[in-house]
Amino acid sequence: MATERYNPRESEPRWQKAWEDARLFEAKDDESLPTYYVLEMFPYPSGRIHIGHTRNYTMGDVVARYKRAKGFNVLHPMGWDAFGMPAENAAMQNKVHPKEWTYQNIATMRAQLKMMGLSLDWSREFATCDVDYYHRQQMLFLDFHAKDLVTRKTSKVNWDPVDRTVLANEQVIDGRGWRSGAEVESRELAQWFFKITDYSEDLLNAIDRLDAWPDKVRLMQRNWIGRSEGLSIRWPLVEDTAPGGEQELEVYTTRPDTIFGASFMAVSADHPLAKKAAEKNPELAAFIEECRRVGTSAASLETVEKKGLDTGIRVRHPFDPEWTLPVYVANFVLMEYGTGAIFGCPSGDQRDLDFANKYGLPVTPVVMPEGADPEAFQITEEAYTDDGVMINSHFLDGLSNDAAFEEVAKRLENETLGGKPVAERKVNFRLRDWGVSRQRYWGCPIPMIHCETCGVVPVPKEDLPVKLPDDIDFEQPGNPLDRHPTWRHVKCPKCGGDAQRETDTMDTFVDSSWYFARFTTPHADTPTKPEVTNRWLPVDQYIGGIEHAILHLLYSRFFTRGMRDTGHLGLDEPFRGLFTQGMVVHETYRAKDGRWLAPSEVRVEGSGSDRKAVEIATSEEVSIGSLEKMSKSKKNTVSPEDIIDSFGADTARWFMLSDSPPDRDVEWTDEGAAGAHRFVQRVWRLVTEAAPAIEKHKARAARQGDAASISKSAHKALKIVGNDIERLAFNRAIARIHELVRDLQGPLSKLDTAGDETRAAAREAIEILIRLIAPFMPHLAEECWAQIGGKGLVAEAVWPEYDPALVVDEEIVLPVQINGKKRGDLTIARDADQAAVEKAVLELDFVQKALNGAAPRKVIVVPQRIVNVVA
RNA sequence: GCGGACGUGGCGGAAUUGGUAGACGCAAGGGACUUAAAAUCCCUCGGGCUUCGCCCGUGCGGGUUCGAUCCCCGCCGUCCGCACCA
Repeated sequence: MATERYNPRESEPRWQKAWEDARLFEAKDDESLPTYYVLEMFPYPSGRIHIGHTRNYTMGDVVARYKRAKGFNVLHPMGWDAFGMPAENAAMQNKVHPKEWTYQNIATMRAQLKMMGLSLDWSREFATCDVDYYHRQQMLFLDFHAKDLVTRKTSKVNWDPVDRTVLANEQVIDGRGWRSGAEVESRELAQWFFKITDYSEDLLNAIDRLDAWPDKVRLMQRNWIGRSEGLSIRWPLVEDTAPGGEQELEVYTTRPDTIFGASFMAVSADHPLAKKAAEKNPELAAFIEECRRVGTSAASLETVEKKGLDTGIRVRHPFDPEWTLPVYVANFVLMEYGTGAIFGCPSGDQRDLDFANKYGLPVTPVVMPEGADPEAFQITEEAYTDDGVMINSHFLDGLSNDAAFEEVAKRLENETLGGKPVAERKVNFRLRDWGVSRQRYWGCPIPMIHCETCGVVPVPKEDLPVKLPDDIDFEQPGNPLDRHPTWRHVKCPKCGGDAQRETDTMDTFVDSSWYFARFTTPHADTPTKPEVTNRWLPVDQYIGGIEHAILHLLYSRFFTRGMRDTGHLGLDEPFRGLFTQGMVVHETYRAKDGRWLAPSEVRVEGSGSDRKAVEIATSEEVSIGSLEKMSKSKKNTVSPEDIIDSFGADTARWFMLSDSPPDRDVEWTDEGAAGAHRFVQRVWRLVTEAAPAIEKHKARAARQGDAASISKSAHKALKIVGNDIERLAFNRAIARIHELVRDLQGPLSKLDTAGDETRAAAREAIEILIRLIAPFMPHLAEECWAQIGGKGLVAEAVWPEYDPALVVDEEIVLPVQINGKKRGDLTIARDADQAAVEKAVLELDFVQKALNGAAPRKVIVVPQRIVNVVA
């Protein structure tokens, strides 16, 4: 019988419409069902859906469809991270309004996503640039402000001279703006900050409880927060060397144990003491100026020479007033960390040692490895930074460095200088407050007003939203809101006098820091409704790229705490499970003249070492380059539409999840896609050819005879595939489905002559197979389901339960080893006890031959696993 | 520099965290069907040898163990994160 090939182009839109008409994927209000919230990081509407997006969303969709089948009330929403620079760049380049550009892109991309057959709840869709959304974000901002989680401070900021905006530290990569790639300058500006550092300790400690997050991400967050325990020590200045009014220098150290190894002090060029000393010292002033320039414009700091200049100021050692040390200004000391000043212990820190050697400062070893000879132990070129025993340190000698830390802390805490303790234990964090001010148009306006008499006044909530004006011009660089003729001029809400709006807008990371909460109540007048929001949150499974391991996730964790403390929701952590998926990569092709070529422009011939690529247009050979993330610049892209056009969405979904583990990159190859399509057709053929023989039969598992092997294959696959999906091991699930299809192929081809029992078992097996492929290839599953006369839609069918009796065999095959090497098998009843197994093994021919009449030294039986005979 | 991950056939990768190494897929080779092609189906596919069997083999060198891809020690290599953090 000739079967028609499965035609995805005809089939897929039909099923998409059927699902939509039945509104199957809208999360239900039903409170009796257990909830499951699966979310993929929402896309920026750049113009087109990228193949990488589709892999990400397919993973989420497999989980969503599986969980729905398992009886959960699933929330699987989609939206748009729609504010940001590209819209403004497009406005400047193409004279199109950012709003228009953005919403057009959204329309295009929504249509592309719908072709993928994703089970999304589109009724909850929003874009962060919707007034409706940023209105609520402004409410949150005001609440955070009232709760003292927002502050305005003047600070040194990273200024991107090309984009003309301020960047967060996290947005500066190797000294360059993350978007523009321009070298970042340093400027002093008044900025709005979220006080994320209020939660430093909690954000750090809670990482321990995020056990469904990848270890890698947890570690990255820990390092980013960067907690260190140390001592803040105040060193008195030698009176006649100190600039007017200055009396002490406070330094932070994590190594107070090395205090007797101190040989100099170093302060940042921005340190007040340095500034003061420079007033009467032109050489120092020049040096400080030089440090600033280097500190802000150097692309790679590692190439910068460590430099310092003696200020002439001297400090007294806390344990010996007669001992004075010089104070340097050094270009490697950061004002932003600790107190902006350090004491240098050359023997215990490589950088300090280099500095001491350069400026001829003393080097006294104070920690040596245990067992070394204190008389002979010397430090010349290499510092000793490990743990060890104290030497040359007076009362600390002989102690471990940990004990010495404690001893120094204890003594200095109890001594006073100017009525205050000399030292204080202090925990320091690397984490900085989150500067959110951006001098851009296309972002959420910060709802604040500057009044000359009242200062900074929040916009009253009833006056929200502060809407972006539509009539703007992009003729000049900088912030169009600043130049708008009327928008910024308002009356002060407090005194009624003339006042000015804040023209900064918020960092777009703010938008994405709470969207997952908004999806729970997308149409509410308030940002959330705690009674609803708390039912859905935390997100059970969040899926996205590793590039967001720090920023987005940390900000979202902060926002969740902020929203908790302002009464918008009742939990600490937004994402219970996190999964970071790999990218879709493709070979790159480059012509001799350096042009990148798209895969569609080349023809690849041969295989192995003979493999070569030829440019179709010119017939010239081109070089085949490394696998790279698909990008416009290297032209190694494959468009989702082209794939859907030639193979259908199911094939694309199936291929992207097979082979490579989901957290690793997958290489897109035409052969691989064709292979996936072959499998689609194979399933279709298997089902349609068996359909007539099983049409009139009711599904029923068989336990005896040949038919039982069909049922066993199906139930074993059912069990394993379910487990694999739970663990997001999609590649393994797919391998198991391949095996099931292979196992069913033989028996199902002989159904014409089979009895009722076999046909019933075959029907059950096919129903199971269709259910197993449904999360991955939902359209094909529906088409197959219809083919065997299934009721309703697979998308609303319940995931079947496997029968435990069918997934175990009565007889098992145990590998038998002799001295650890496999020499054969033993087939024995599953419930045979250890003694029976041992007896049977010793009777095996090859075992007797190996033993040669002697008794074995030992027989190790690992139940259900293996037997090892030690001869 | 600091921190982390990884290293398995021609390729992507399996191996229930100490129990048959190479599942499944891709590529390749051979065969069947066909006038032919496509499609489909079957077989082979880590290396070596004296090939019904044996030896070697999970980056390299050691170790622990009845047994090691998995644990320990020491190297080599690749990738990622942070990076003047006191």
